[in-house]
Amino acid sequence: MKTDGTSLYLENQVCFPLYAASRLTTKLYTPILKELDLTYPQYLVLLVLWQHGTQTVNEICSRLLLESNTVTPLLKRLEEKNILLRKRSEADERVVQISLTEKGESLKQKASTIPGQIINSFSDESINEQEILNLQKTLFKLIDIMNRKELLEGTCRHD
Amino acid sequence: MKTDGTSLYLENQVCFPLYAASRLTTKLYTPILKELDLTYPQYLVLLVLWQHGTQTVNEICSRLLLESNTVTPLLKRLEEKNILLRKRSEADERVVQISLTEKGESLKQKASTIPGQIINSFSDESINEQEILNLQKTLFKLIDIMNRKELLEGTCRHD
DNA sequence: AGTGATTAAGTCGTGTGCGATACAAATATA
DNA sequence: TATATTTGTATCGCACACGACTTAATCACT
Repeated sequence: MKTDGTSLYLENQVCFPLYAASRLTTKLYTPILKELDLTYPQYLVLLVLWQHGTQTVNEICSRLLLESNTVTPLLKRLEEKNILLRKRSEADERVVQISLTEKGESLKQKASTIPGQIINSFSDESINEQEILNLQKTLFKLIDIMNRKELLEGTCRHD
Repeated sequence: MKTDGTSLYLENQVCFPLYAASRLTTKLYTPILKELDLTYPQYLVLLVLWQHGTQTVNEICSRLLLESNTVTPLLKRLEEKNILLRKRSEADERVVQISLTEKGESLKQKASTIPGQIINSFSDESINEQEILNLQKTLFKLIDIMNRKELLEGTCRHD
């Protein structure tokens, strides 16, 4: 650990490049998603619905690591666009099942070119595929650690 | 590039782990920063002010890769907390110089333990320092690419 | 059956982020 | 020197994120 005065320098943080890279990446998606009339978080919701089919609000929250108070309004906006349906479960009235409409399903076709478009926008650049795969691997590792840490904090009482 | 149906799977995206890791990291800082009555973006503004001293709104924007419409209200909130001063330059009336108050300077002492606290919260975990350094390096590379791309887009006309 | 704890989803308030745009000051150009 | 363009900051509107809290439904346990 650094003991000089540089530990507070922006270049020495990990948090900052994560934060900046995330924002810039979202920005990269924005014009592409605009053609589908979607925001980036809305696109993520669709990814999990395309991949795993009808599921509860809670399952969507867990998969995206978002809180219900973020996801609920997001789902309402997608419902207004006729992309998905929200239906209370009969077995358990607390649960709301989210399912895709015809329109929501059909968007998958249009979205299928998006990963390619994103990759292509990097193809000329000085970053190779292995580097991206390593990045992805480390990020998932970090996410796993922080996510477990958060769950632990939540269950331990401090009074 | 994948031609099967898995290219839209959440696990195969790079954007998602970036987005999730960024949010979880911010969450990690939140309780620590709460003791200084700061939000995470406010902390970032202070980092660049501690590091580079008095500077313009524009310089802060460039360093954090944020737009002025994000930074302006952020600075106003910090001004209300008596952490910094906003003063129009006399040489160029468009420019606003941001300088730290006594209180803003003194916060640096209290903040000096933060990087250590964050690192310690990972110390038990299965992620080594080299991996973090590689992550940081790749992220800065990505940021550089996306940042340059954005600047280019901005200057080329498409009519 | 009754009751306290837990759970799923949602409401509310605050603080970002950013696209689109406004406005004034400075600069470039005719 | 008048006018067009650029630049620095800010305003506005919308969509997240999340902490703190609420509500209703279910569960656990007596």
